[in-house]
Amino acid sequence: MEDEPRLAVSIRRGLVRDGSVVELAGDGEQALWILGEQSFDAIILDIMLPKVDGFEVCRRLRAGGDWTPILMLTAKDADDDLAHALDTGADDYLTKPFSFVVLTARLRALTRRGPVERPTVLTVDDLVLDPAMHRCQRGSVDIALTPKEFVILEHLMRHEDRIVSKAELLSHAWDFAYDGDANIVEVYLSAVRRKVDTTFRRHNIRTIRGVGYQIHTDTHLKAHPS
Amino acid sequence: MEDEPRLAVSIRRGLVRDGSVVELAGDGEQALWILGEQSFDAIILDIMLPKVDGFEVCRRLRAGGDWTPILMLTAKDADDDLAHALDTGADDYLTKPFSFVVLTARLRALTRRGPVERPTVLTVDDLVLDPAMHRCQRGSVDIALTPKEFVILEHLMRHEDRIVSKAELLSHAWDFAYDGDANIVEVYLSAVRRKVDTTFRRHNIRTIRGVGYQIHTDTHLKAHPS
DNA sequence: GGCAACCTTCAGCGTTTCTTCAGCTTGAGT
DNA sequence: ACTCAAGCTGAAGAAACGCTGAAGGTTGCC
Repeated sequence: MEDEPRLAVSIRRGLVRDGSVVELAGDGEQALWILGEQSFDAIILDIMLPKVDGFEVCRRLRAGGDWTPILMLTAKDADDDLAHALDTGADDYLTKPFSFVVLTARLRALTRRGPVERPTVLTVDDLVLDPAMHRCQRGSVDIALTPKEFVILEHLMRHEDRIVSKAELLSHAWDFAYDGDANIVEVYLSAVRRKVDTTFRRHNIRTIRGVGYQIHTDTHLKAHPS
Repeated sequence: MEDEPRLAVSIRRGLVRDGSVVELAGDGEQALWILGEQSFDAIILDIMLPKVDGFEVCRRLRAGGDWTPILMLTAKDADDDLAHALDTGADDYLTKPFSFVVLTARLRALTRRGPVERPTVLTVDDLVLDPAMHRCQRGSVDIALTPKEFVILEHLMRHEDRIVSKAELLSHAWDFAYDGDANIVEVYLSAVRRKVDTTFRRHNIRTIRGVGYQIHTDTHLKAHPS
């Protein structure tokens, strides 16, 4: 998917020769349409596309839940573009001019780690938290969390089984040098716990007195399967 | 930890998307402060930081005994910087502009060899104490310990076979210049002993009259296998 | 401006943990 | 075997800790 026909065609020729199947799109709209129809192992996306630019294509794909690895191409050599590319959800970035070998190497790297690492969905028992989608579920039941609650639960779940101190939660979810009481952490934890545990008669969040909190698989489940 | 906010924020976003937890520091001072508060799997450090530059941050961390893997970033492409970075204790070095894939690859490499002493699980016979999880077990039976009890048992187990005096336990588990009676150590030791030994008819904790306490493998087991 | 959602503070409560104390047991030395 | 210091332990009051409902404040949206 490439704005300069000549370059695009060469890339396709090279990839096909290496054994890949390649679809070409002439502009952003066409790209989105094709991507909506089929799925690919990877996407090569030029920033400067007619109609809908590369950033936008990338953004929309990610918003739509498509996590196919994306390699961005640009003519400019600016950190800004790199930043913007990563912001919108690209996985890698290549500055023109580049050698074909580098292109294929990067592609291999992208497809190797593949969409396997993609689903950044945190799971503890049947409790699921998807930071990208800002979504939380217990089983198939949606749980509404406020931003602060979300941050706290996310931090706990990213460190499953580890004990997280109130101070750590405080500095992570609040401004540096927040001078308030640590009680606010308790207040939020209470709310989170009520929403994800108490309501469901579960016990994934544990309090270790004088130490902190810990989220873990509910051992209680086996003992007293209520 | 990065001098250019945009790039830093993007890197964070990318890493978070891949499932990492990231803390950002705006300058060297802030970086050192955060690093003093929490521990991380790896540190990404830009050389050109406000207030305290990357080299200095690196040097101070190492001087302070923090051996977290450090990946240095620089805009310049000078061998001098590389040399300097490695001198001050960095583990790897990346020149801007770099691809995100390379960044994550290097990070993975760094964290894989991770010099962090992870498995700190203390064991004496079938008595297991995991400070990280704040967990204590005899065989497969969980033992609930209060914070003070935990500290005391941990100290004993970290010094298996050594004799630990009451004074040592007192100064280790209590405030400096605690003016109370040493009897309090006896009280706690009694509790610990009851929970980990007496309940299980075992004798790992020994009292050496007039000297202190010692935790060791239960020789009693072979003598009188009750 | 008014409303709703969210954030933050506060105070009261129940529970756990800490500390003290007193009486009892143990063991070394004579 | 006796003595006495050292150590053990149950009980109980005090202190610390964490939980939670309520109230006031802030922010952003209609």
